[in-house]
Amino acid sequence: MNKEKKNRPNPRRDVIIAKAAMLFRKNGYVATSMRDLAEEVGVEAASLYNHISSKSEILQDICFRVANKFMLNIDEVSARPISALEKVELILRFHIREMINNYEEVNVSDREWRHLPEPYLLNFQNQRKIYRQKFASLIEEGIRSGEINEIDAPTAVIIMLHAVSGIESWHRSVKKIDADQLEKNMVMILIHGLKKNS
Amino acid sequence: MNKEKKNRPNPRRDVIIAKAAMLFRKNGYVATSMRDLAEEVGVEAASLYNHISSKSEILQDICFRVANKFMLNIDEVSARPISALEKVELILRFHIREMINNYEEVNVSDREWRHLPEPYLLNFQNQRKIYRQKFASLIEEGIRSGEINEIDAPTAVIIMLHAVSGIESWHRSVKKIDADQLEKNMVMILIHGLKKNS
DNA sequence: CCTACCGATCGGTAGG
DNA sequence: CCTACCGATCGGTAGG
Repeated sequence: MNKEKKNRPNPRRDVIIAKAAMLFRKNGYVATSMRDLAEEVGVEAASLYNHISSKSEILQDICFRVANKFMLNIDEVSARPISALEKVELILRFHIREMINNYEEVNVSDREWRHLPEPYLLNFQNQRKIYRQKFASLIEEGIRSGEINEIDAPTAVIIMLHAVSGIESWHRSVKKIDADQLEKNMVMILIHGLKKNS
Repeated sequence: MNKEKKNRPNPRRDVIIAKAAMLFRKNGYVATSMRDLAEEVGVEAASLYNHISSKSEILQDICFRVANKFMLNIDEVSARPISALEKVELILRFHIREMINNYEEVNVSDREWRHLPEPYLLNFQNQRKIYRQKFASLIEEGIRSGEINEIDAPTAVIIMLHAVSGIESWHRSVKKIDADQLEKNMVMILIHGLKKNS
């Protein structure tokens, strides 16, 4: 008897969550019904409940998987023997690549977390806060060492995180430039600014 | 007999739309019911329909008022006898101030436009596209004149617009820095970049 | 995995 | 501006 449902691989469940992420991103969590999702998966709505226990459980799965991935990355990058500015740039690049390669789930996590039920909402908001504080600390370290301009670190964090979330517009549109070019441009603008140094 | 309902001042209607903007921003358009809105206004749900014809009409009002304001601004700024980089900076500052002073409606317009019914959705998306093209043209002008780094202009537009939308996080949090400081910091980071010129 | 169904809530209308 | 109400749809369950 398997007690740990969560750790057992369940391909059907993964399909449901992947389809849900796609619908949640496109139409929003609230506007997506379990019947919409069932149709996408190819079953009746009632059958979904053999694999998931509620609609909000799907949202929890998506939001926390994304949050954990980013948290692991910032800790891994922070531990490296490189300068603070290099760390900030690496984290920025990680955000850009995740937004491109995993954009359904990352966008859902970014935009739909407000609909998490308690106590998950509070938990998610806390993780978010901790992540931003870690990011801000790296920027402050860079300011102290003279690599980074003397700006308000929390404001810089907000700009970095939200600028990257704009990639959704790029992903949906006709991609005139490729992913590598996009990453290069974003890093250029955010790290070096718009203005040319004369 | 007044045929033009739209142009007649209607303070009650304005209150309804302001309360709706606040609820739509906080909980999302779909998750806000007409009963929630009625309670906020202090009437029964049915009474709202004496002032508005549908829930989606409220969303239309908010989205297009915001879109028109930004469009007017970019045209006004573009016509000025100043450099392209100065124009870009002025537009950026306008976005920041609107996000701070009018943040309920601007945020609703930014995040909930997807729920506009056709043909308004298509109309809104077109206006959005035109706005971004105008913005991108100014950046390209700045690149040609040598004021702005050689980056992909549409990518720069996406970064500018989305970075500013992050102000919502600032607005909701304990405001450790004031609005002027926030504007100064955002312009610094986006125009001059994170990296200090050594 | 399905059929059949539940109570709750939705946007909106009729009529006064 | 209200009471009373409509059909549609929601998330979810029972039972097989």
